[in-house]
Amino acid sequence: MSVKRKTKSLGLILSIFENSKEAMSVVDLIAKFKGDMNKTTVYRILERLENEGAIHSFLGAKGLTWYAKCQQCNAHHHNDIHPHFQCEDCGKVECLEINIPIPTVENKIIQSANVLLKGQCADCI
Amino acid sequence: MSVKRKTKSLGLILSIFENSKEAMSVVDLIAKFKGDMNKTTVYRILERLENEGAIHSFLGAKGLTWYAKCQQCNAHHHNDIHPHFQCEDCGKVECLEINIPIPTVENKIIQSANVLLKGQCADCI
DNA sequence: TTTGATAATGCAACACTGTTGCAGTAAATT
DNA sequence: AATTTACTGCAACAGTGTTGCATTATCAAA
Repeated sequence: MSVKRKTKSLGLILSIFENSKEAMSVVDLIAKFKGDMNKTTVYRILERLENEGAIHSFLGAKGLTWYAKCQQCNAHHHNDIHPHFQCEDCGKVECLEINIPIPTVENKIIQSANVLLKGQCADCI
Repeated sequence: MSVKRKTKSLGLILSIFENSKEAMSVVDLIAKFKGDMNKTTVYRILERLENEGAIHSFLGAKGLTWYAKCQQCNAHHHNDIHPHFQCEDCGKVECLEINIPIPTVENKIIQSANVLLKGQCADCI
C-alpha cells in the first residue's frame, strides 16, 4: 500500500531523506523519532515510501536494513542496483552513483546484485 | 578462539562443508542438527572454524548469516572477496569462483566488498 | 590407566530487529 | 459537521543471535 495521507509522522521521515544523499538505518530512525512516533509506524512509513519508489532499502553490515532516497527511481522503474558504501570507522552509509558491471555466470541467470563496499569515508581517512 | 579439541559436534559440522561447495545458513544448520547439538554450539563451532580460516561467513538475503568452505583461505590469508549467489526460487547459495573488480571511489578507501548476486540457478532455470 | 586442567557443551535467559492484530485516532472527502 | 478509512499506538509475538554459568568431555601428563 502506498502513501494516501500526509501525516505528521510521514513528514518527519520524509524530511530526513529529502535533503540528504546519506542513508539511514531503521534502527537510527527509530531512535531519532522516539517520542515522536512508534517504531511500528517507522517501519510502516518506510515500507509505503519504498512501494511508492520514493526511497529504497538495502542491507548494510550486520544484516541491518538501511534506506536512502532514490535518485533515479519511481514506482515503475527501480534502479536499486547501484552499490552502497559503509564507512567502517564512523558507520556512515551512502549510495554510490557508479555502475557495477553485473557479471554473467555460466548456467545461471543473474537478476540483481547487492553490493556493499566497506572502507573509510572522506571524513575518516 | 580456534579449534583445540575434536568433538563429535565439530565433526558433524565439518562433514557438511568438507564435501560441498554449497553454502549453508546458520538457520539450516541448527535445524539439521537439532537433537545432535544445541544452537549455541552451532554458533560457537562456526565462529571457531571461521577464526581458523576453514570456512567463511557472509550475508545472504534477508540479512541471514551463511557459511561456506574457503577454497583459498587460511587463518593468515582470507580471500573472502569473491561474490556469492543465491537462487531466488530454491534458496540455494553458493560461492562464485570469479573476480569482481573492486572499483575505486573518489575520496574513499575501499577495503572490502560484499557482493550477493540473485537470480536462478541451473536447477531452477 | 588414571588424573587433572580446561576446552567445549547445554541450558536458560536475554538482547535485538522486525512483524502482526486490533482498538483507537486523525486525515480527507462529502 | 459527519462519515469513511488510512494511519497510528500498543502489546504481544517471532526469529536470529548472544551471554553467563554449571556441567561434561577431550587431551595431555603422571
